[in-house]
Amino acid sequence: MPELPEVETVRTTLQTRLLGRVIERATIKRRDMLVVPGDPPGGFSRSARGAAPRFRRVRAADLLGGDRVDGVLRHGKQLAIVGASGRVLCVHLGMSGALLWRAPGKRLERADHVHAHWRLDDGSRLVFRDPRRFGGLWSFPGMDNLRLARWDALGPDALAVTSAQLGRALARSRRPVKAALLDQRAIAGVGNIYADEALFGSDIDPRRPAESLTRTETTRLARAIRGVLARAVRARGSTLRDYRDADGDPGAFQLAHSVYGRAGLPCHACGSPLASALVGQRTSVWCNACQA
DNA sequence: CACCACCCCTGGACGC
DNA sequence: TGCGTCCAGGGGTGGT
Repeated sequence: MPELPEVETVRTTLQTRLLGRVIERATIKRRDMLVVPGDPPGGFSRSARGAAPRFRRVRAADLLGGDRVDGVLRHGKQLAIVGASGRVLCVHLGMSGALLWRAPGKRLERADHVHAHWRLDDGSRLVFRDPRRFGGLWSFPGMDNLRLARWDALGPDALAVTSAQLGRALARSRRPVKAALLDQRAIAGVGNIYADEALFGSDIDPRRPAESLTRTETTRLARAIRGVLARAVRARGSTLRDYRDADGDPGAFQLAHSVYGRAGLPCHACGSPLASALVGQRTSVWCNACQA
């Protein structure tokens, strides 16, 4: 379940491995995991019934073949591998996706569910693996196109969200504040784990209508979001089951979770058993005594 | 527009 | 052991 801290850890590990490397060969194995310019609008539609969509043929350049890696960017939970040509490949890991880098000659632990792979000029390899296929790849001729098509629709990056930005994201919305935090158009990068952790850290009940938060509470919540995400980045993310960074290493922040996955267990702050219920269609855990 | 139910997909946990 | 069932989750879509 890669959220912002996990994706940021993948970004930094990828950056050290890929920066300046030339991609000698790029291979797509599952065409419906990639969207290239010229594909049907919106790309592959998983719920599409009837006639199969007609995909444009994939060229090596669509997957950065022949390009030199100039940098790896992130907004919210999405990555962009930027080529020296200007072309970018946007990567979304979904919930089980991984971008794994392998040193020359080293084999992948598991080679099933590999949807794309790349060979670099130092003999190393990059692999996109995603068993549940909730992730995907999007190719764009330039960063401007990526922004226009995808990133402009996202809210401000949660790692640096200000209280003013969060206030705007929560204003005039009666849905539960937890649901608003999960909405990537409102704020980008927060998922189920860090939403629960940030709400606990700011003593706010996840069921509260977003618009009911006072200015003080919004400030407290913004600080809690930045704080928990920064600490999670320092711990290299949370590994519950699948998540690994580009080097294949797990994170350690799951050891520091206050509420996520602890339903019924005593609150670390007051000792009363943590409550759990569906909020915004997601399992949520919170402390009824601490969070108002 | 805001909100919500539902769907996509696989593997792990659990019950029998 | 092996089978069935349920659940996890980010995000897109289509209905209200």
